[in-house]
Amino acid sequence: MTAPTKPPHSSPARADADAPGADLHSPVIDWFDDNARDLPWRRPEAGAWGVMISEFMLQQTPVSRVLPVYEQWLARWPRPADLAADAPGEAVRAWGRLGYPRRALRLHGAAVAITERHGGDVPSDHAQLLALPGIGEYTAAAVASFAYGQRHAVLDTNVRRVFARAVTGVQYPPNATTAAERKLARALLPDDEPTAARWAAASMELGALLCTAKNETCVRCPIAAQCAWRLAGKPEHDGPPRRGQTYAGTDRQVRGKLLAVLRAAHVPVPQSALDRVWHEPVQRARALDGLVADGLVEPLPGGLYRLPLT
DNA sequence: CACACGTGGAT
DNA sequence: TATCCAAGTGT
Repeated sequence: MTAPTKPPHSSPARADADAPGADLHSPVIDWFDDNARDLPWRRPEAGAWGVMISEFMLQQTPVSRVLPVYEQWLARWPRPADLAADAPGEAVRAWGRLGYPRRALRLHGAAVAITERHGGDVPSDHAQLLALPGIGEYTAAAVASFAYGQRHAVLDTNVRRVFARAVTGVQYPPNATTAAERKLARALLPDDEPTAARWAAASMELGALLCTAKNETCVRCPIAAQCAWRLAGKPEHDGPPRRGQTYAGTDRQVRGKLLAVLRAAHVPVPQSALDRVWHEPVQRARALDGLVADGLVEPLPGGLYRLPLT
């Protein structure tokens, strides 16, 4: 459809026609209509609980690894109250190798809170979502938008990268989310709720599928013609180096090894079994203490350990 | 605000 | 092989 001459005053049907980023909405949403992945948490039957589970699992973990675990969780704990009634250690065990197992503990805690405070229904109110353990700025907006169709700026790493390039004209967004990014995201939000929710999902999908961190696919991008970064000749990121993660030899690696033993065990494990995962006793003890302090491991009398029962 | 927090696939 | 990266949160 051809764009008619811009009317002197915006009509209700095109309420955001003059708003910032209005020229991005239609191309990105239309592209999403044709290219969105058929992910289980996007199906209507997933419900708000399914959306919430997926958002926890997708925090720093790729879709491909989340898919099978997501299906297992939803089948085993179809409602928040089902998870709340089970032991937190079972959530940690079922988390498998998704990484960052504290997310499993927090998701269990969120299920308990939902059962106690919200009658077992995932709240739709942003502030109530934000008050749940494991839910921060991004996840609260994501659940409210994806599950309940509300109008929120959903600023994840994909959206931040798309905005950095298409609007700001730089290759990468800042290390941490800035006030300027929040302001921009709000300014770019379509006025009406359903379109805003669609835009949130579409802009995120664009970052996930085409406008990726490396090897971006501008030839298929629906907004390549307007992309500030591409128009500027795609200059390389200059600023401070993007924070890299080290892993080998860290406490995180040791914690991972300890927890792997406990996930596989269905009876309490003796200290000696845990000692075998790491040779350095000081670091090993520190890692185990950390897991206990985090509530991921429950110490028992007699030098035995297990995943938390309560 | 910088850092801790898992894991595995891709380059 | 060494890095980078993947729908962040909590402190």
